[in-house]
Amino acid sequence: MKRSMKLLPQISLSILVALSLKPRHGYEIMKQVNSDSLGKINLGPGSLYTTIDQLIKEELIEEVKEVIDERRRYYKLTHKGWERLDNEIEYFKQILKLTKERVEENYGQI
Amino acid sequence: MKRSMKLLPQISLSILVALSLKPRHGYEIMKQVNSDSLGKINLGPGSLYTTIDQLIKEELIEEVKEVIDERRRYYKLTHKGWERLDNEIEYFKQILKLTKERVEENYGQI
DNA sequence: TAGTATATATCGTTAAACGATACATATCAA
DNA sequence: TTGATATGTATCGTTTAACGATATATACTA
Repeated sequence: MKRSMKLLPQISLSILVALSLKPRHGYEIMKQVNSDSLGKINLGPGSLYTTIDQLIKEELIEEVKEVIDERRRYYKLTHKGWERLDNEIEYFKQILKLTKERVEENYGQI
Repeated sequence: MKRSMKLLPQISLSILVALSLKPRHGYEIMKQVNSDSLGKINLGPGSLYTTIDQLIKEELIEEVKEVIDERRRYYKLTHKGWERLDNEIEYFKQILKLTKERVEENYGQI
């Protein structure tokens, strides 16, 4: 995984996070993202299904072959997806490292 | 700061991070973002100046009044900007909390 | 003096994100 | 039993974000 890889869009990342605990179907992803993000992302079907299609195209997630429920389509991370999520998390750590002290120092004193 | 506030776009967030250490002018922000992001964001003038304008409109950053250099325009975080950055960092912490163990568990074993 | 770095700015296009709508089934309470 | 709410997938159209290219000008340096 090259370090210079472009950042995933926020919705894509949030879906990878939601699938990192366990395979989920679309509607479950939607609810999970909304709670995982502390309410900061309001994922509706419009973004959900178009982003799922993109992630499948990029081979970061795949549909679970075994049919668990007729009405539901389950998705899980691919190896490439785990790799990408790991890489993305590096960026999150970097931002926290850069801002942690500064925000504590400055916030509220201006 | 309400917790349900929408996520900042990635470029906007990266500019707030770059300005969290000290006031910077446009070109300096551009270079700083590119290194802060571990090369994941390649911020060019197209995104830079349109996003700076947006952030000023939203009152998250402001131009430094004192002229430091004729050719350069310096920007700094407003109180609202610090507040917003702090709020955004909460989301980053949340994502790390959610994924930390699972990525370590799963990555490489699939 | 030609090339690279600094510095700001805009244009046009692609890509991301969102809201609305649609449709169907299931559950649950009045 | 019917109306409301939740579940589930899907698409359309629009807005916003992001990007690449280009422009212009000065400064530095090989």
